[in-house]
Amino acid sequence: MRKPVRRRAAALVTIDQVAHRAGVSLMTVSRVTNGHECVRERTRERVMRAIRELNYKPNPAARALAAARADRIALLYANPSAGYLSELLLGTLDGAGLTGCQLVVQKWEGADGGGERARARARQLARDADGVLLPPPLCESQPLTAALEGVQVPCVAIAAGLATPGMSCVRIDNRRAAHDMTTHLIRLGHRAMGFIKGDPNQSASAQRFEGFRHALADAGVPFNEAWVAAGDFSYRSGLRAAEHLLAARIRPTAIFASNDDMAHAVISVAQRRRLSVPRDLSVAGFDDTLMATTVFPELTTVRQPIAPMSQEAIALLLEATRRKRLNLDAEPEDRLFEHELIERDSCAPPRGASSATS
Amino acid sequence: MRKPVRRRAAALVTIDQVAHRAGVSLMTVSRVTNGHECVRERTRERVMRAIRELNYKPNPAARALAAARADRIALLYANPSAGYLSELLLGTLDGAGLTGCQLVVQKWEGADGGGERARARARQLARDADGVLLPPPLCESQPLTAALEGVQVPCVAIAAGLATPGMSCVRIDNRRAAHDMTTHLIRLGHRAMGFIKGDPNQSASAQRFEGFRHALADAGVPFNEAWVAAGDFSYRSGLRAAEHLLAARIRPTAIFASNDDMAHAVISVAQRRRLSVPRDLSVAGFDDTLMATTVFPELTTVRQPIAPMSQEAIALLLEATRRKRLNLDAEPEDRLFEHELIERDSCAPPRGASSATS
DNA sequence: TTGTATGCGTTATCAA
DNA sequence: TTGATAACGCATACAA
Repeated sequence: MRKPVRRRAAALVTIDQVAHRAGVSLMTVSRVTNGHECVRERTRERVMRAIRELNYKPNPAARALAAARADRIALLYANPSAGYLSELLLGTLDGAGLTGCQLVVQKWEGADGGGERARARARQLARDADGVLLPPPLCESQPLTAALEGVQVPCVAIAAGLATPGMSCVRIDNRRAAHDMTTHLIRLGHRAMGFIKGDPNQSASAQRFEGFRHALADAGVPFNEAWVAAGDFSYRSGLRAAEHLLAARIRPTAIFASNDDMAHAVISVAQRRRLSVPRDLSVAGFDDTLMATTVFPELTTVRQPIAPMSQEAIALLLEATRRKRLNLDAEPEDRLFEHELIERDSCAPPRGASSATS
Repeated sequence: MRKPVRRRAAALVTIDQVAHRAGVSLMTVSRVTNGHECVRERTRERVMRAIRELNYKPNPAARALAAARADRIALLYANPSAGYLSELLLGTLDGAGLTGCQLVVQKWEGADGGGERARARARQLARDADGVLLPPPLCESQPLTAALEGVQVPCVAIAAGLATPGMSCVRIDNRRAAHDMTTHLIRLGHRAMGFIKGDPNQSASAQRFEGFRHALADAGVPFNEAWVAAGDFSYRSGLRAAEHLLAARIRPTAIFASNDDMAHAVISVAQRRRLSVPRDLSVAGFDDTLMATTVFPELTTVRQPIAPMSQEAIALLLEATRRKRLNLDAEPEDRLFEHELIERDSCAPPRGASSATS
């Protein structure tokens, strides 16, 4: 008889310890962490408490081995602004690392092609991954969501404008965020404020615009249709919009662009016209992507907490995955996160104005 | 006595099957896949053959569980052009998925701060990951590589210009790639060719410039110092460079920028000056990042096969990790990949020229 | 140099 | 509703 050899430093909390502490068998703990229904409520609570107290995290490797399947979640993207994509990638990568699940990233093209092609892709996707993360604009693509629905893959929309019916969603309050930024500009002393809208196909665009208008109204600042330009979130559209706004007979003293890419474009155009930012023109963006600190001057912008949002999205997805495996149906959740106003150097009081009103 | 219950469809090839086929014990197979030295050469070969024949892939989950550690490799980045970063992320994510290893992405700031801070970060990094992937410009940052060397973490440089001594490297032949692109432009009929250099701190910059000059010389096209502008790979620097080049008394008919960001800037400036790309000016980039197809017209550029390169880099890193664990020393490898010329719409024959010479 | 016997942390199966 | 136990596929310690 040889003596048993311990191979771990026993540093990690395992399921046995939780079971012991909760006074149940380890199988019961397993059932709880996997969301099985057939556990008495009181038992479940005891287990949950033990889990919290010990700060137990299931070991992903052991799970994958025993269950013969790793948690794989797919991140789809399309029309990527590189800045937004890398932000998203960074965030989801973090989240995936925390939960020990695999991230599969795929470009979704031809969502507009619709029909059979989309369904075929969706079937493939259902084989490749247990859940799908949908950033804009994909979360609002009817053919895609229909195809995904068809193959029964759990989805969660991330950073959408509105919650897509039947799909979980993780987002910020775009309307309020735009309201906050606009109010900030007004406080700086701006009265002549321009706005560049985002892609009209994304609900977030309308919300941001709404926030802008309401903030003006709330502050009693007149709204001027001539200072609103259309855009689609791309740098190029920002260029056009900026040309338009800066050619106005009376120039706005500040321009709030619906995302950082377009804000960047505004700065470019302004500089070409020998306008100094922020002395002659304040520029505000939205998203706080990498670019915000790459351009000069650095952008004042609205930060979406992409990393925490991604983590929540992944957690939601994993949860949905488990429930689906047990043939339970899941209620779509709608999680709202707090945005943050990031003040950098692209905004200042307008020329000749003595700063604040408030 | 209960009968054994099989829980898998037995679809996967396991180490036992390989062992059986090779006529050895499973331990020997394990030794081979982990690169232990103490396996007779003939035995190793037999095992390798069995592995190939069965197409055996070790199960990452089982590995991680048994060894109490997942393969974790860190990807460091700094000064990220968002386009390049997302390209890199996409590529390494693919590679990581294939090998079942975890990707940890971190921003490295204050590499220039040097000294103690860098060493502290490096120590932390050594705890977080078994290997580090170093894209430019980090692979050429002396303080960083020194700090990493200090904590004995295996590193591999990806897409560097030159192989850093003592470090494995995965790259393309920048000089030849630039030569090819320049030759392509010459074949289109261009004789007045501008060039925008990259960051002088990165060796790839000099190589690309060299390729440009040599291609001119090889084709007997005169080189004009006035048509060369400095840059640092950023969009902003590209803007300045383009202004400079397009203000020249005699304008170049084509501009070859050392990366896509700067090429994008050239297009912006050209359009602002009412020059049509490619009718009045051809513009070529380098890297084939996402942006290349986002701008209008789409960029003719040089493609670095980032995804395969990342995979190779990860493989190299994992190999080095294993060897290090066994206290074997690893020879640095230098892997060269083939670039590809991507012809899109930003280049055309110059005005009034009848296309080709060749 | 190679092989034997466990152990890793979890889930699936089956019985209570 | 809960529990006991056998996989899961591989690596480590130790023996041969």
